[in-house]
Amino acid sequence: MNDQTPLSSSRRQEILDAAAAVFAQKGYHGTGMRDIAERLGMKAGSLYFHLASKDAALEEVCAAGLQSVLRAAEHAVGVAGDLNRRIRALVESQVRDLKVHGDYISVFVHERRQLTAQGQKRLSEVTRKHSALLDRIFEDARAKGELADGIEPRAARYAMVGLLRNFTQLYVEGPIRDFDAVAAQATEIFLSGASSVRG
Amino acid sequence: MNDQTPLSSSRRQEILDAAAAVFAQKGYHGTGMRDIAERLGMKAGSLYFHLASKDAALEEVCAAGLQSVLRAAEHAVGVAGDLNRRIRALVESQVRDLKVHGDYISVFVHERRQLTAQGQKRLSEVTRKHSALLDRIFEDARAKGELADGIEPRAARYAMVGLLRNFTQLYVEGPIRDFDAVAAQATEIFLSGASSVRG
DNA sequence: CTTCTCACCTAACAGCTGTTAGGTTGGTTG
DNA sequence: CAACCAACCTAACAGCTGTTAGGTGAGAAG
Repeated sequence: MNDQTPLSSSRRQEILDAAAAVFAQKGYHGTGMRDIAERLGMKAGSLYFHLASKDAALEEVCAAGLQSVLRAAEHAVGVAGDLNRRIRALVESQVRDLKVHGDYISVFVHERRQLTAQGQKRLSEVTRKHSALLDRIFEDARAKGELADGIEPRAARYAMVGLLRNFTQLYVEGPIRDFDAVAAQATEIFLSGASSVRG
Repeated sequence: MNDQTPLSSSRRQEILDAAAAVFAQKGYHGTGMRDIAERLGMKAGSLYFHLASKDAALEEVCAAGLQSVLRAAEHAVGVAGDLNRRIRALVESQVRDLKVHGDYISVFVHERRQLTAQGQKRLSEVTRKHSALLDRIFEDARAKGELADGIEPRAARYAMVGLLRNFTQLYVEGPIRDFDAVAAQATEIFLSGASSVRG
């Protein structure tokens, strides 16, 4: 048996990095422990010196990805200014993190359903926190009249989460021409719309 | 050996329906042939009277999902009117299909990466067609001055695809309160923006 | 009644899966 | 020197995987 977080074993971090990379590329069930080990020049059995199980590895990778997403949202609510500024800060922060912890975020987004019920439950507290932060942004905006007519905060949140998920997808599907420009324009579409025709 | 498309064997359709349902719920690699068979009251080996392989089943389910997505886009470009009307038609058509062929579309969206390289190649012609249709919508709009300033058709297409993918995600993650209202508001956000503050 | 075909089943295959118990290093400490 | 420890390896396990060969029964065709 080993601790869930042996507190800054750097080897352990390397292993989680490798797990995140392979999970992101081949999916959780498509990945074998031997795939993860091979990427580290190890044998599969040796992983269990650092990890309790394959499932625990997925949960830890997901938790790290979720933390990254949460930090971006926390940063955004801390930004002073109107809705536009806050949303741009949110996207910018998230996109920056995507380039550093992309595999973790991608695994959290795409593979979290493969967790056991208990694993999902353990993450759900943090996801609720994340939802609450986004809701606060849009409810603040509505209170100040910055939210477009007919848009409920909850619907705006769903659209925003979808936008961020879309960035994650574009990131993992392989490099796209001018990723930053596409991301910026998608953000402007979210804020101001793709149509110049009113109604 | 069996044909790739024995032309309207209804039993075969039932089997593909079952495969799509289980693939959508548990993922391709998370699904066993025995899972699919069990849902039909059959044994795993019997599936091979109708299917060439598990992989072929995935490809066929993906192809059907893609066809549904393509039809929605074809319908949208056939609609007369400005960008707003065409986009609303696209979303409405896609959401309607989602409720009928949701599993197929979900599998196409989420599991197509698990196909072999040849399988993906076989689908790519249709996906290019789909991209071209969406591009045409946004390029038409730009030519008529209906596309917002600073938005390239390609970026608009990525955002649109992301929006549709988001609907798929919301659909499979389990019923959401007021799905139709959320979808409608997300569409209005895409067209007119979530912010009432200009700039 | 015989023959044929469709749709299914049984039983098994080789290979892969996550996981474990116990052994082997190389470096540090007493 | 001896003892110890972290970090790995080897070999194997029980169970599951997709897939196949050959058998079975029902119903249609002649």
